Amino acid sequence: MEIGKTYEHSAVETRLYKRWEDNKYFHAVPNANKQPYCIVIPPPNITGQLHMGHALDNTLQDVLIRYKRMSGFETLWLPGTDHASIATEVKIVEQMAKEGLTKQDIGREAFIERAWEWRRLYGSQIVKQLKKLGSSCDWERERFTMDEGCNRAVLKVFVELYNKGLIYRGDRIINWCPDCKTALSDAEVEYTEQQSNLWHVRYEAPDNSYSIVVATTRPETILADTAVAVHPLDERYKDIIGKKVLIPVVGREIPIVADEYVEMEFGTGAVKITPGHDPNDFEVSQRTGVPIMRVFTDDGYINELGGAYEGLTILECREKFVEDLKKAGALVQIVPYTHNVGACYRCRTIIEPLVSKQWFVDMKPLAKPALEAVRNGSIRFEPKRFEKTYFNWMENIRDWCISRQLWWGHRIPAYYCDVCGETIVQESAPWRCTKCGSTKLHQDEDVLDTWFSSGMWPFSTLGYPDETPELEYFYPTSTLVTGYDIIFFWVARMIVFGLEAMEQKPFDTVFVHGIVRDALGRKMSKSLGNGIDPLEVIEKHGADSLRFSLLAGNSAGNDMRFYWEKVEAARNFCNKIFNAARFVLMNVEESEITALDSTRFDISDKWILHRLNKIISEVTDNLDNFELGLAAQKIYDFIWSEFCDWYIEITKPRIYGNDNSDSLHARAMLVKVLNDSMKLLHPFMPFITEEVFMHLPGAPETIMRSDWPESKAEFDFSEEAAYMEAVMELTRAIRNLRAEMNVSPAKRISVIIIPKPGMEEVFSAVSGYLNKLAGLKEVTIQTDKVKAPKNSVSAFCTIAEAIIPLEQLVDFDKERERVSKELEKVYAEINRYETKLKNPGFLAGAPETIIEAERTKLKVAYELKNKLTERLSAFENSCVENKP
RNA sequence: GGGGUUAUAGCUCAGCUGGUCAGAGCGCUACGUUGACAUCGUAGAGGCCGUUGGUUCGAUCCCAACUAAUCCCACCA
Repeated sequence: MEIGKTYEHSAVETRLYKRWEDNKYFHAVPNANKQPYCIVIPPPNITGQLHMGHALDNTLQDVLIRYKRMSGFETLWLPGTDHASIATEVKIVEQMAKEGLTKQDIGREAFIERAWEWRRLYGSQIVKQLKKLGSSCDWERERFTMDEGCNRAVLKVFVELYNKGLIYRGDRIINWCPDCKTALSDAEVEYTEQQSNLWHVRYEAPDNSYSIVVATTRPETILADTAVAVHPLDERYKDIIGKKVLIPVVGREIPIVADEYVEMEFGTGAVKITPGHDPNDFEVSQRTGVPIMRVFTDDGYINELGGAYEGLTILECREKFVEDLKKAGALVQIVPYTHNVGACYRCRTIIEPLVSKQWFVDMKPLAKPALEAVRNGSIRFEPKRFEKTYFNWMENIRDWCISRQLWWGHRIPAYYCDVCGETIVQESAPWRCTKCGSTKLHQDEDVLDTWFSSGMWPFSTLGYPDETPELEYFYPTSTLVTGYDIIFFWVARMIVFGLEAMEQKPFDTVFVHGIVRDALGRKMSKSLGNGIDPLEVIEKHGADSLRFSLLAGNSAGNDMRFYWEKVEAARNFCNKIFNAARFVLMNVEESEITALDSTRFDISDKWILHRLNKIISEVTDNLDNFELGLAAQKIYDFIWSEFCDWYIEITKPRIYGNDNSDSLHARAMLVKVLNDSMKLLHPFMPFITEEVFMHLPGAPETIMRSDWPESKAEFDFSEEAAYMEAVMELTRAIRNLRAEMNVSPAKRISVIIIPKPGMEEVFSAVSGYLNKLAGLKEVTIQTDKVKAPKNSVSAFCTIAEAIIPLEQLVDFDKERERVSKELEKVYAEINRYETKLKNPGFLAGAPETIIEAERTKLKVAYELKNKLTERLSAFENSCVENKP
């Protein structure tokens, strides 16, 4: 790793990942001596290419996994992929279309064979890409939602729910995608606003004695009207409830019914009822018993019940029918109107609400325990606010349509007798009809919603329905990491199924993250072409950099923007680490390094150990609280600012100095701090930390199975650390002075330091490296109370004053200005502290520690004020003296 | 209609349980090849922490209202 001045990520990442895999470091087995920690991956679709969403999601998981693994848990990250029924089928159909083929051309069996072939070809692609990211999944346990085990789980749960009466088949209104030609669940419909019209249409009484005007956004559905509804309390229509009207143009007679669903204030207060093509109207029909009529075919045409309009598309029908309404004089007015239109979440085709025979899950009884589990804290969401989203959805849940008119998926285990029509639901195909004994049976053609199987992922992957040791040990899993956009699709269903099938929650915590947007804040999408390929980022700057850029400076649950600059900053950090490591390693011989000798700790050692201690405990806390962004930021700051900018610089004179044993000690210190830093950073940047770690003396074979650092009481040096901070403050003040006075950085200057009583030792200990840090030629420590020479300037910190003889400097006026400015600031501070301390409320209400802290601050400020005043007056005098 | 989120330096964003929290990165200014690093170093400029009230001895951080962005759910035909 000593080659070159910059870190070369690609070779390192490839080499290390292979080594990790070869050594099975990611593999987990039930271990009674350890506590389990388990995450099941949100299985990416086999159609998928790794995108930024995956990169974020999996980075978060890997951070948690690596942290827990180092913290002594038996840690399993269980990977796998999703068959993605509809998404995959759409892709394959597209692919076939290019060859001029349709599903029907090749038939069900060949199609499914083709889908498996697709899975063989592309399913592994996403896995390879996850590896590039550094994901430490247990690849030996990789699963697929349609593998044999998952299929058994699906069948078992389906049959159980059916037997409990929680799954049923029936004619209900569902969302129909005319393009995919399948039913969809409510969650799979996305609504967008659309400009349209509200057509007001008059329905006449058979004898023309009365009429009623209704408004509709879908005049073509008038063909399927089976009633007109008004509010039962509506005075305007009271007398005609129960009477008939004629559908204009069509001439069919329909009743006027009363239902509270109708809003009296909206439109004319009368609604046409089309139960076959509108969810609300369907419900009205359930309550009032008006018949259901359907005039659209599955692929979006008007069917034989549409009379003259049969064969037209829905849109054509609308145009023609509106024309005909006009001609018939039934069209009262057309009002422009915007409303929401639902579209298929896969193909964007406008969905049609249709009445159709489908399979449903009765969700209400299942939602109850699922709600309770979150309410009583058994499962918690992080951040907590997403619990509201979950409650809101679960509380208003409707039955879940789970059958899909597709071929790729888990086929519904329902068999129908061709002779007596009996329905048999069981896991394996029956030999004969349980009712009439006939052997003429056929299986339901439909497959299940893809989310039905992914809902079982936390236990189907661990062995369910078998009682495996893995299931016993790792279930319930620990954390579930996912984007807020699939809480409904996936998280809610997993909770439901887990509680139902396992009688135990599927996980403790749902860790929710936002989505990665482009630099302008837009969603990354194919159609916009604004997507950034994570693999390209990895190629350019390395997986560590990508990961870090996705973590640092972000808070849980919030969206984030992708910036190349952020990745570059992370890459620079890698380079910084690489170079710091290079420095340490070029000064360290394996044989020389011994255990740390605490009797040799000097003030800087104590400071860095104290800081390291603090960072360890803070980062550990942050990780336990899912504050990954904060944790990353803290390690970054520690390594870059405290370790590199200060501590390494401080050790240089010691390493190259004459005191051999101190030199050795300093080197051991560098190794210690670097070692712990790498461990802390490892979950975030697995590759570079491993690379550095492996080269450090005495390192075990891999960082990922080493122990997570612990903060130790013996390294708690708060007093010394504070002194060191003061020394650093003084250093900065001197540097500042030099810059303000335009002293060339090359010019070394002499300084007299006057420590406060009792602080002498601190400075004698520190003088060895103060020279280097502040660019000094000579440091004289004056223990006596001396008066500063007239021709000099001063820098201050809380425990000392540094005097720089003025001859060495150039600008007199500048210094006077500087000191006055400083003085002003101090006066302002004093003022603030005093008013606070004079406030009786503050003295009475604030805790003693806070008050004491304020008093100290006031005292320090006063001291500084005195010194500054003194300097200023001395300076004024000298200026007077210098004047001709 | 219901609910959520966001509003902090020029830009993008951190800021955990109210009392140095006013921060980071990038950008900007000045200087710099000091025996790891110019993918760098040193120093610096930049913010009534959206508005208005309230709670408190004290609020960027809690509460309310408002304004502006944005998202989710519902779907009055």
